[in-house]
Amino acid sequence: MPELPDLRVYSENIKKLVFGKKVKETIVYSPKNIDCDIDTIASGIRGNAVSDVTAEGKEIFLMFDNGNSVGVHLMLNGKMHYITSTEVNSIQNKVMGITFDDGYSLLISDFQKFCKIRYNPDKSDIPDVLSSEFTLDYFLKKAEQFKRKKIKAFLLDQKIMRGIGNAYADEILWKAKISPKSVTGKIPKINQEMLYITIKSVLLWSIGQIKKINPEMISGEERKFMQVHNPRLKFTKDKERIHVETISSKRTYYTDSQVHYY
Amino acid sequence: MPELPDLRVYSENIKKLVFGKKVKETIVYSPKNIDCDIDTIASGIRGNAVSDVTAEGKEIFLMFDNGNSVGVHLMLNGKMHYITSTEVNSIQNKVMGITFDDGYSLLISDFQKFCKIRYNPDKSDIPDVLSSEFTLDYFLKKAEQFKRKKIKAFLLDQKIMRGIGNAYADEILWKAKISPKSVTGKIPKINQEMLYITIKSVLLWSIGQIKKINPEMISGEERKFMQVHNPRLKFTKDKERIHVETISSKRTYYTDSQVHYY
DNA sequence: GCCCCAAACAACGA
DNA sequence: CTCGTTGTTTGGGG
Repeated sequence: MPELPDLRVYSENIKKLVFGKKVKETIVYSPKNIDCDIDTIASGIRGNAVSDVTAEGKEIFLMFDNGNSVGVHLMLNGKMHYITSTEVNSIQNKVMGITFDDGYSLLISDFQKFCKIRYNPDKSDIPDVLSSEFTLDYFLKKAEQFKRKKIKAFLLDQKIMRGIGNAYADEILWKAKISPKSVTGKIPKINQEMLYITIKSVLLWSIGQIKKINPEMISGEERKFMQVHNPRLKFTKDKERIHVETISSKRTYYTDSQVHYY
Repeated sequence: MPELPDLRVYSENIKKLVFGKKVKETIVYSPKNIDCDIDTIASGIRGNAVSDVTAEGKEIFLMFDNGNSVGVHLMLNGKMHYITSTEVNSIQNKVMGITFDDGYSLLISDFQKFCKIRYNPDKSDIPDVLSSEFTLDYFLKKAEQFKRKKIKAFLLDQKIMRGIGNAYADEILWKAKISPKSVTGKIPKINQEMLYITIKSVLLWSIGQIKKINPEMISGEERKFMQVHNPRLKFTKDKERIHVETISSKRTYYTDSQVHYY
């Protein structure tokens, strides 16, 4: 549910909450959501202080000062909580909790148990769309390589670039005036370049919006400001009718102002 | 171009022409169309008499009395010729020629060079649709296994059953009153059984038609008698309009009397 | 009209 | 709204 901009805000806020604090205890409630033994992760971070909290792609990373790290992918319905130990008891569907030396816990819950926690995950070599490795060159090269893919599927493919989810794909393509059904290779280079810029600008602008609306958020999602991928809207601010359709197997919102290249 | 019924007639006719004759010489003009060394095949059959000529799936097989065999798949445009050695010179795009002790040659030509010749090919374990291994049981079991495939794609899949090509798939489905777009698993069992019978009957009937029209044929194709897959027809004999459309990536002829199960 | 491969797509489950 | 797996379809090339 949360997408890249939400996750960026989460990570900044969580960092403010737990930076420098030492891990007292780690409890794993749902071992199948973790890619290692309960003991491995628990003893691997116990007694160590949080040295950083970051977001990359659709994952949140907790770094510890002994060099170990934990990656959290919330999938569709995972949630993070920062709460006291008494509050922990009232949370349903717990997956894992890390309690710090001040008694507070960072808890992950997921009613579907789809979320994924990775201990000391390998660094991915696929660029996060807001990272400096995600260059225009890289984008154009991949657009050439996957020229027959529909542009929406292209943006969503986490093996090509990491971070864009279904909702922001629609926002980006609407802003770039490109139809989600367009065939990647048929989009003129100038519009591909525009699209590249639009990816970064839409996401950065959205991070700003979220911080304004919900500065403390570490859970849920904030989408009031979305301009097309928004079930509450029938028209854009320019009075264009918003269409809803399944494209590339995903619920897609778009307007007729978006050019269909094919 | 030729499909199973044509190939059956070819093989019978070729058998009449070459049975018992000894191979004098084999010339390979296009080595890339053969799955072994020129020498292997040439020396493997030299001096040996033809003991049988058969057709199975879309391939023709020449058997020799030392146990060796040659399989010929004509693909789209391969042709067979039975001619004198002086006539051989005038044939274009030769692939391979076998000259017998009476001076006649069985020649294979192909202007696209797509045809495939296999020396001592492994026996396939996928049943030819006219063989006794192609039982109703087998057909129904495969229909269950591939229940999501479109029925036309199912009939054409040479990994499931061997022999049906694009034209006869249309004839069979029309006769069985099943739309080519139908999803295999959605076709009621009774109609699946009907279809199984129809496969055999349409092909056997067509073999009879071809023999009547062109009793000597060892090349080309005979399709005058086709009732739907026939570009010369706009209507079937029952005055039903014939539609043409690409289905399962193939040019498909069908009518509205064919029920669409989905 | 043929077959193969690779890529894209759809359905399902976790 | 997410990802991985599996099976099916599609498109290009020989």
